[in-house]
Formats: sequence, C-alpha cells, structure tokens
Amino acid sequence: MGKPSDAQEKLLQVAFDLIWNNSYGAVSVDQICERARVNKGSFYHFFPSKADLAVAAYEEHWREKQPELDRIFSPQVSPLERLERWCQYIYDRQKQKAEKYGHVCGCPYASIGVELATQDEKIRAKAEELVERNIRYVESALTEAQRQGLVSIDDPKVAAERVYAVALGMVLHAKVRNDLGPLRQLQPTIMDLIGAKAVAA
Amino acid sequence: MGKPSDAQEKLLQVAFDLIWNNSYGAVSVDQICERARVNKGSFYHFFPSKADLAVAAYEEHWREKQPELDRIFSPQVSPLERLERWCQYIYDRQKQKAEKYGHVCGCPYASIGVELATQDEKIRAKAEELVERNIRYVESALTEAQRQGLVSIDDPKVAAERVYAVALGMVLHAKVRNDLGPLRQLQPTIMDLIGAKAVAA
DNA sequence: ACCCGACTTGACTGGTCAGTCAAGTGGTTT
DNA sequence: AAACCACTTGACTGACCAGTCAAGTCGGGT
Repeated sequence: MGKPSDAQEKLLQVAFDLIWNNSYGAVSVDQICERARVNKGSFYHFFPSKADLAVAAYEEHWREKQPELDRIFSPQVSPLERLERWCQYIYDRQKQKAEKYGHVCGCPYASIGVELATQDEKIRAKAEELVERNIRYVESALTEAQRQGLVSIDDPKVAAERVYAVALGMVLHAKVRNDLGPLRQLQPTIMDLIGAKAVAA
Repeated sequence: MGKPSDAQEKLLQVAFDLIWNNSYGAVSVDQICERARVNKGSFYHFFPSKADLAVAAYEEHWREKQPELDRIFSPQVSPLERLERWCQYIYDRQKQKAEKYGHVCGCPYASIGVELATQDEKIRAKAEELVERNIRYVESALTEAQRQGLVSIDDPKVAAERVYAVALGMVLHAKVRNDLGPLRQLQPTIMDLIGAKAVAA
C-alpha cells in the first residue's frame, strides 16, 4: 500500500488538540497539516473537507477516552462514588490543560458544538451525539443509585440531564472566567441536586 | 459634523446579531459592513479592529437589554417569582430566536466567550463581565429569598453561581441539540436546587 | 517481473480575510 | 466666508483561506 504512515492518526490528534485549545474557525487546514507534518494533498486524500476531519477527530478522541470513562463509572464502586470520581476527573482534566496552556480550555464537545451548532449540521450532530453518550454514563449511575435508595430523584433520565447541565454550565463558566474556581462547586451542587443521602469520601 | 448618520449604531446591532446567529469567526467585517450599509473605511473610523467592535457590540446589547432584566427582577414581586419569570424569559427568548432563524442560538455571551476565551483576552473579559452582571441579578433574588425563609441555601453568592450554571448548561445543551426541550427543566431544576419551599404560579 | 492503487508531494487556484489609505463631503465654529 | 474636522467613500494590499491537481513513490498481489 504505497507509503503507509501514521499521517491520518496524526491529523486526527493534532486537529482535536488545536481545535480544543483555540476554536474550529481559528484553526486552518494549513496549520493542522504543518503541525502534523503532513502535506495538504495527503490531508485531502484522507478527508473530503475540514468539517469531515473535525467530525472524525472528535469521534476518535471519544474512542480513546471511553476506557477512562468506563473505569470511572465502573460498577465495582458505588453509584455516588462514580459521580464523585467523575467530578474529580473533570476538575483534574481542566486543571491539567489549564496549567499546560495557560487557559481553561472547557469541554471540547460543548465548545465545538456551541461554535458551529447553527452553521454546520454534521458537526452539531456529532457534538450532540458525544454529549448524549456522556449523559448515558451519568444516567446509569443515577438509575442504580435510585434503586439503592441513595438519592431522591424521579426519572433518572431527566435527573441525568439536569446533572450534566450543571457540569456543562460550570465548565463553561470556568472557561469564560479563565479560572477553575467555579468547578469546586461541581460535586456539592450535583449531590444537592440529586438529594444524595450519603456522600462517600 | 460632516455627515452624521446612524452608522456606528447600525454596526453594533448588525455585528451582535450576526455573531449571535453564527459565530465570531464565521462573520467577516465585510459581511457586517454590507448588512449595515456602511463602508469599510467608516467601520475602521469607529472601531480599531473587529475584536473592538465585538466588545462594543456586546456592551451595547447589554445596555439595551438591562431594563428588561430590571423589570424581571423587580422588587415588586416575590424573589421566587423573579426567578420563575427569569426562566420563562430565557425560554421565550430562545424560542423566538429559534423560530426566526431555524436554530437554537444559545446564550450570546456564553457563545462568544467559549469561542474566544483562549484567543482574545479583551473579548473573554467582556463575556465574563456580562455573565457576572447576570449572576448579580440572581444573587439579589436569592439573598432576599433567604431572608424571607423561602429557600434553603447557604451563601447566596455561591447559590447564584450554581443556579446560573444550570441555566448556562441547559441553554448550551439546547443549542447543541438544536431543541428547546432541555429548557423545560430549567425552572424545576433551579427550584429543586435552591430548596424552594413554595413556588408561585 | 510487472502492475495496481493507496499514499505522498508541493505547487497552484480563486476567493476572502482584516486592515489601510487618500481623496472627498458637509455641518459647525469663528 | 473660511477653516476645521468628524465622517464617508471605495479602491487597494498582502496575507491567508479551503480545496485542487498532476506527477510521483513504493509495497503487495499476481
């Protein structure tokens, strides 16, 4: 197969990083190619357009991060502890990015979704899909927590959307303030919201 | 004064609308000028750069919308009803935009803030400022509600940030899904979150 | 040994971008 | 009536944009 290389994978990773740290509109195909050390022609051999690359890059990023979410939401630990771990994961991830780049980078799915929801239907749909997949994790924990009488919620599906909205909102607020402060309220707010009867250490 | 006109005001309004419906990066100075029927030279007579125009446009938009927020949060009505009205206002506004343009447009301040927080400090700071001003309204209602024993919260400042995060998150979710559905949970979620003891009609 | 086709190379296109500029225009001030 | 200056006009610049293309290069299948 000619000259196989890691060009495609490199493009996906570089594109995701650049778009997350900046924005879709502010990152050019030339920039992505340069950073990935790939020629323009190769780019368009793999992807029909910049938008298609973005969709593929975000799907690939999910694929890579999914095992970590599976671990966080492992049925091995109690449902409330899963949520607690998830809050910690969000904080740690934002902190790591903020220290590395000097800016709070926010939720990658939400950022590209908000930027392009009204302009590019393919990207909007992918962002929606990724957000919904995240909500499913929260929902599973809440369903189990409800069964165990650990929380006072009605519909776990609705409660999961509420909980996820808190996370989205606080991460967004942190990005706009460029300050991780608001994220310290994430766990207590969520626990209050679902009426958690006991919070693990 | 030569040929005074409404050019400046027109630019501010057109810029705000275009950026809200699309995004900062997707809207060009040429587009703004064309829609506002203003020449490029006039644009740069009033504003040193596209970013400066955006900052001015968002400040101007706040100035125009502030009386409506003052009305919603009028001390004439009970604190909980103010929050209820505010939720309704958010929903109505999003619905109106969605019907007019076929897309859920989201929160204008949050959208531009998320898009440019890591790239343009002046715009990030303005978005932060506008968000904080909104939070102050919520905080004032919560402070009064607490004094009247209508809610069970600790620090009204913290509670206001929590409440606002729910709003930000749900509006964001609605934009990414291009569906107003999530917003129907806004009021009940907020009332649950602050432990509202009574909800007005 | 040969060819096929996945992949690479880098120059190229036409259009658009933010921002500049020099020459006006006309109301106001003196 | 003359000078001033806020504002207008529209052509212009050079950089950059997404995307194209034709000519390769080389591993694998036959």
